[in-house]
Amino acid sequence: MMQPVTAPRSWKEKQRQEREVLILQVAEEVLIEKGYYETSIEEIAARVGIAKGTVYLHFPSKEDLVVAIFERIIQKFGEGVETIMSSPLPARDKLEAILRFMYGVDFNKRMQLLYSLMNTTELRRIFLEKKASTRDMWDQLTVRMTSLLEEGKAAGEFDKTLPTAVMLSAFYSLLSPRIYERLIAEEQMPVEEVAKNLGRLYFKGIAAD
Amino acid sequence: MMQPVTAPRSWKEKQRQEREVLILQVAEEVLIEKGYYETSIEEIAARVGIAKGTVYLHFPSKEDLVVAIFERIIQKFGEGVETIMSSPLPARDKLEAILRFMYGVDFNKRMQLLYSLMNTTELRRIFLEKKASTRDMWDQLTVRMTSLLEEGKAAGEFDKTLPTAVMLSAFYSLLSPRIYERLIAEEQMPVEEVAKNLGRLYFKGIAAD
Amino acid sequence: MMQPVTAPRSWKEKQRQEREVLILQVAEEVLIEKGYYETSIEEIAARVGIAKGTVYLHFPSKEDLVVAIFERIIQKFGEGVETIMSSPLPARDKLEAILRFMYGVDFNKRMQLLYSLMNTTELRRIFLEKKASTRDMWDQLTVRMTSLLEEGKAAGEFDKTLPTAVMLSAFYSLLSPRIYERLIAEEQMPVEEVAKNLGRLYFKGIAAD
Amino acid sequence: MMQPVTAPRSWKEKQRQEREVLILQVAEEVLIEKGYYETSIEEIAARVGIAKGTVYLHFPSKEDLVVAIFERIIQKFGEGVETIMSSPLPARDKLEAILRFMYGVDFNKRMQLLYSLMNTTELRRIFLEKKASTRDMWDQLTVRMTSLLEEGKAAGEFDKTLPTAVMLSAFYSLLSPRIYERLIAEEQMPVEEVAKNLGRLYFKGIAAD
DNA sequence: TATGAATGAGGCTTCATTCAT
DNA sequence: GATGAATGAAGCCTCATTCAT
Repeated sequence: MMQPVTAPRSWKEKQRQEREVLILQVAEEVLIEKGYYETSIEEIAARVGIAKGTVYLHFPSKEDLVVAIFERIIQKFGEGVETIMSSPLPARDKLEAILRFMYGVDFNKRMQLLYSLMNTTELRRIFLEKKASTRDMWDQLTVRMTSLLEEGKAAGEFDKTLPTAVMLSAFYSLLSPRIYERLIAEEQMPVEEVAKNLGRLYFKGIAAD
Repeated sequence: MMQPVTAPRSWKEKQRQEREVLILQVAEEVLIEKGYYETSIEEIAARVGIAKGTVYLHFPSKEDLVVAIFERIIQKFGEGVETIMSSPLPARDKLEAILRFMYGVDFNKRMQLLYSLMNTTELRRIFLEKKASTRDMWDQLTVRMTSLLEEGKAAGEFDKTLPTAVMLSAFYSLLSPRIYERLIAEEQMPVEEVAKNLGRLYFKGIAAD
Repeated sequence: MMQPVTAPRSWKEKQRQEREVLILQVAEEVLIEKGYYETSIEEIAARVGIAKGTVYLHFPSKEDLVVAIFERIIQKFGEGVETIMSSPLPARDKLEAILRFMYGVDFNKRMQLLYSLMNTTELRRIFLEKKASTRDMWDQLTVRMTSLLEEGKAAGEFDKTLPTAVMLSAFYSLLSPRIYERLIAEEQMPVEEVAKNLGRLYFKGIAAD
Repeated sequence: MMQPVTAPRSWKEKQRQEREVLILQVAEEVLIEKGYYETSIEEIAARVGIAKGTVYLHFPSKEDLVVAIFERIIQKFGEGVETIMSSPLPARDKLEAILRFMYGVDFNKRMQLLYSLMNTTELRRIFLEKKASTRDMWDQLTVRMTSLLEEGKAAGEFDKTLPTAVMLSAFYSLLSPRIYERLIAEEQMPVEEVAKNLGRLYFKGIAAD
């Protein structure tokens, strides 16, 4: 008689879930625009069209709201990675697909947000210390990415002498907001162009030979 | 036995300069630890061992203090780059030296700070819009790095088909705090090891062949 | 039995208005007692019995609060003048009524405040430059008073050779806080006595003959 | 062997006196421009060309400095009144001369300052309560002006039914900064014109008939 | 449940005054 | 004396959070 965990029990419950998602979406936008400290609960509520207090019915604090957003992004990222990994492509192609996915429309913005949230001392502490779940999701992702890279090494695609951890960090660093800022916003280079060229550089850099 | 008129004045001036440098150092530390918004002038003053108001004798506002720190870091970075560039090494070796320099002791921390400051919406606006000097220093650095990369391309060292802007961005991204965080802080990998491996990956990635 | 949708809202709104008026009243008192710079938002809040932040729910800044008070006083003054002017009395009687009105209970205090606010460099700038509305209200009042004086001149009541602007300024000057201070506070002269005598002096001074 | 009290004992002392006068003059200017609270000791010192601390060698506090300025203005006013009173003119002519004197060049500014200082709650308290000397000078002036008005009444020049205190207050009020502001600054009316017309109004107002 | 008024801790900044040089 | 660096109290304002309606 188990109900799926996410299934709304009732119309009310459904309403509630929808509103929660709406809050998360709007909050994400505002955070991308303004950053954590410049974002006020007031503004999020106003943009959603609800009262400040209502936000607190869904998230007990600003921190919790941000953690939820963080988890949501990682979740989506994880799902993307999952899908790609279940394909029968060689490791390199998988990684390339992941890179394209991350630079895909409306995801690079999120990656940027994720970055800037992680670079906010206060929040990093929360993500890593207080909220075990966040940490877990992140670790899980790292595990997957790591095994993918090792898979590539085993298959002779990637350079075995390069520590996997370094390869992974370098991969992540390709998503740094600064790249987005410089190449896409300032230099007006098309997103796909950026992804393609960064991919070329990176894969050549980690190639076996 | 008359001393030059500037003698006493320059003693005071020297005191002043030293204190200013001290404030900058301490503020840098605190900013690295806590980030812009979690850092209060009060705390900086307390750590220096002076009163809040004294900080304002040197820097007219919190923003100005941060801008000064920002400029100081870029300045030092610029000087390092300058020294390296004036050597007769091939472009690749110069870049490698720059990478080692940036990962050198007590500089990676600063690069991290620089990154996180630039990722703070409020501050980026200030750096780029209000303070022309900051922007200038930054641009100048970019010009130099760009010409170095082009020099390498011209010498047949680097891949001519890779846009220089992408190569530069990728180079910068190697300094992302996340790399520092993961590899050095978490994985305990020695700094030189990190620099060496990132260098290998990067230079192989941009190599001509 | 349905109440109009606005019913609960207007109850809240009413509460809000009442509180706002209360803040204005208390702030007026404190300003009269202490002047602009010696008055703190903290003290106003404390006297009203609310928290500092609550004041800011009604007025976005100390300046705005004072502007609101200023406008409120001019408004009431304007209304009084309006009422008097719509009567069928000769100009002189109207002016006399206005003088009595201004020296009437709980209005002379306000005139004093108005004066001292206008004599505060910082505030005068705000009233005249920033807040067009304040300026407008003031100008409108001046227009009315001017036309009243000209009416008296035309009717042969007042001295045509005396510039209207001078007559008006002299009239206003009768309200100077110094008069209040000296005659009423120090010499204990009854307010009506003061108003009566100043009126006699003034009207004789501007009389036609 | 008595030295005149004001005679400088030495060159040093003379220097000191001169500097003190300079500070008073500059402070007066700044106060006229900006008002008490917007004027900082720093700015006064800077305009004089000395250090902040030096001001404190002459005046133990900001308040004392302002009191000194206040007294200096009243002193000069008193001297002017004195001179005029010792002439053999009828009371009305003396008063007229006093009015012209007060509206004379570089004195109306001071009268304005005096007014605005007196309208500053904090300062009025100081003038009247703490500094007996200030109060004395003021009272003395009032005594003189009062006796002049009574003299006029006795001579049949002025209206005996008008309380002298009212006449005096009205006279003072003619110097209100607002008049200066409106007629001279805004309406561009020449100072002498203003003085003349106000005088006409006032003297007609208090005339015996 | 939804609201939004109320709270108050906390941070930035100013400036009169002091005091070591 | 003269200086100006240092102090720190005090004030304005913001905003996450609470809670009565």
